[in-house]
Amino acid sequence: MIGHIQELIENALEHLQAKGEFNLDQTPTINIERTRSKDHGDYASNVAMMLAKPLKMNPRAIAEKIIAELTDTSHVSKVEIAGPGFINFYLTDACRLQVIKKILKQKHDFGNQELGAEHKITVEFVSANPTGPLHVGHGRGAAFGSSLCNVLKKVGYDVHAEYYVNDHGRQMDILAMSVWLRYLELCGEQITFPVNGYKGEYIVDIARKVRQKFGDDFRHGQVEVFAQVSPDETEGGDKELHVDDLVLNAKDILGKGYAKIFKIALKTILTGIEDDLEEFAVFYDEWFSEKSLHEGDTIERALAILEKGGHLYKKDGALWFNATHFGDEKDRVVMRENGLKTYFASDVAYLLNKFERGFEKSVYVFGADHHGYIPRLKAATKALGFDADKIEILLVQFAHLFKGGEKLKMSTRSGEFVTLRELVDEVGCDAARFFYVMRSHEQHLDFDMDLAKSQSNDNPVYYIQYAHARICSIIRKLEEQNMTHNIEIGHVSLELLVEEQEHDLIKALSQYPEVVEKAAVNFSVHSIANYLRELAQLFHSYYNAHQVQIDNENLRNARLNLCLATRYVLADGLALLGSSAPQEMRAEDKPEL
RNA sequence: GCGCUCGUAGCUCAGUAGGAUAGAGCGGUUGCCUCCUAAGCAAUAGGUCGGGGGUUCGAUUCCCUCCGAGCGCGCCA
Repeated sequence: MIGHIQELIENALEHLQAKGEFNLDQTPTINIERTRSKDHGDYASNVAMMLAKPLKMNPRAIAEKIIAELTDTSHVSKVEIAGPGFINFYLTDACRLQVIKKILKQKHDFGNQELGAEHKITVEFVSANPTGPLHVGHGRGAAFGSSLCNVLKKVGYDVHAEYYVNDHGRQMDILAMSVWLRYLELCGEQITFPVNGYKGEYIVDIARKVRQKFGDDFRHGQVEVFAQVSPDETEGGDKELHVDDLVLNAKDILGKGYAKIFKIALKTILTGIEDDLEEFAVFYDEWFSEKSLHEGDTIERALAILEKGGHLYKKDGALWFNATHFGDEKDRVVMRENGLKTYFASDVAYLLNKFERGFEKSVYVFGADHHGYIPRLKAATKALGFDADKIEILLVQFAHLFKGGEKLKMSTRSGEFVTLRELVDEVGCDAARFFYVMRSHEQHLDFDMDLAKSQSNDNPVYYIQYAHARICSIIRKLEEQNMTHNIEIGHVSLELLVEEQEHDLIKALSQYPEVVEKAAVNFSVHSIANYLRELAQLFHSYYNAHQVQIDNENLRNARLNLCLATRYVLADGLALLGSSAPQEMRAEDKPEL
């Protein structure tokens, strides 16, 4: 529709230009937008104001000339000049009502678009280190990333959701070592647990698993385990050195056994993460192992490309990437003096891998604390010879958790955190998903656990689901009234929908494709949530103002068509956000306050 | 210190590729269940869009500056 009006104005301008009334060097971009207030019609253009300066004419006079030249006005019932020079367009009723037929025909495909043109796009999100269960801090990235994938699919992208598994490196070693120490405690050894070890209860669970499977196979005396280990922080030493020494000892003492413990720890935690995410309606196409980059030749090849481009140099025994050349604030080490590749080297390799797999675009969803990574990843992209626009890095601001009025601190290491699973169990997946994405991802989010748990009916998701359930209920109960729903009768009777609430609802429905497109282009998933709330609000108003189950067959079927169309859009929007659309909501399910 | 992000109603937040009278929820006040689910509806109060300057026909939106908040600045992962 916007395109149609755009065309009308373009033609008018051409005519005026040809007649010599206007003398423009170039045709301006014509801006058509939805009006905010219905007093201003359905669509408006500011083109007259834009032309005021180059034409040196009064905007209202320009608008008059343009309107006089509008030709095909079959879809437009009224055009008027308003305010400083806006041209407002009013659509005909027939045109407006069309959307109901369209939705009932397309159903859940309504709003689908070809914007993405089936381009391959990857979205990487969460990618938390597999050193413990996901906590509520990870929830926002999970909810946002997952919903973003849904939205991008809806507009036609071939979306590939990925979780980058950091199954390589020091943190994983500390994890395996922590499990072993807990295992030794279970065997009856006296162990002083390191300050910097992983302390969560889940570590003991894994240790128990190891013991079940291997019995006392990995049991060694306390003296041997702590031999030659530098003192921990509690004894005036360095906690980092202390754990590193313990890891070295573990590897020495256990030999092949070390890999077995490592494997059980990784697998247990990763499976747990997968289960938690599944419970949260978050699904991945690929769990990408960092270790696979080390085991293959991707890192070497990535570094070779940088080397060939002259972007690597040696300094102080380490190998550096010349990131400042590409706009980063400092150069980055890719290989340390001790010969170990840095985490950043893996990142570059993973980036290369994504390009090699043919992705048109790579989207990264990062926590806000990772914003420092943007320049270096962009730098690496350019140095690898790709366009920096091919990667899109989205920062999700922190969700601050409040419990009992206190701000909670999250620490995986100390084991003090609320897990995502606990949240989902208490609040429910629908509410949790919605709560996380109802605010812009760029905005800090205050997540009040008490509110979410104890008064979850305040959550707008219930409001939207209720609108959906009400529609289902209307349709379900038709039979009790000896009534039927005939879509064809409804279609030919649509012009009977003359109530203000019906107009408003129809208008909102017609906006859905635009809302989806905007959400995809701007990565603003939350605008879907806002839209759904507005749509639900319009429906609830309508529901209270007018009866659907009425004797007048034509009007009844027209209204049922409108209700059904609303139902499809509500259900589809909720699905994009990862929430369900229940057929009914019972009062007795309402949480006690 | 340098850098990134943010500042809109009592609270939590929408809105801004510059547009017409800045919106919603919660909280406050007042009404509505012999009628398709009251997890609902209707009405009402509440604002110097952090302060100041600039660009423009027009700025909450863009630029500068100041104030305030969060985060980041390792041969860690």
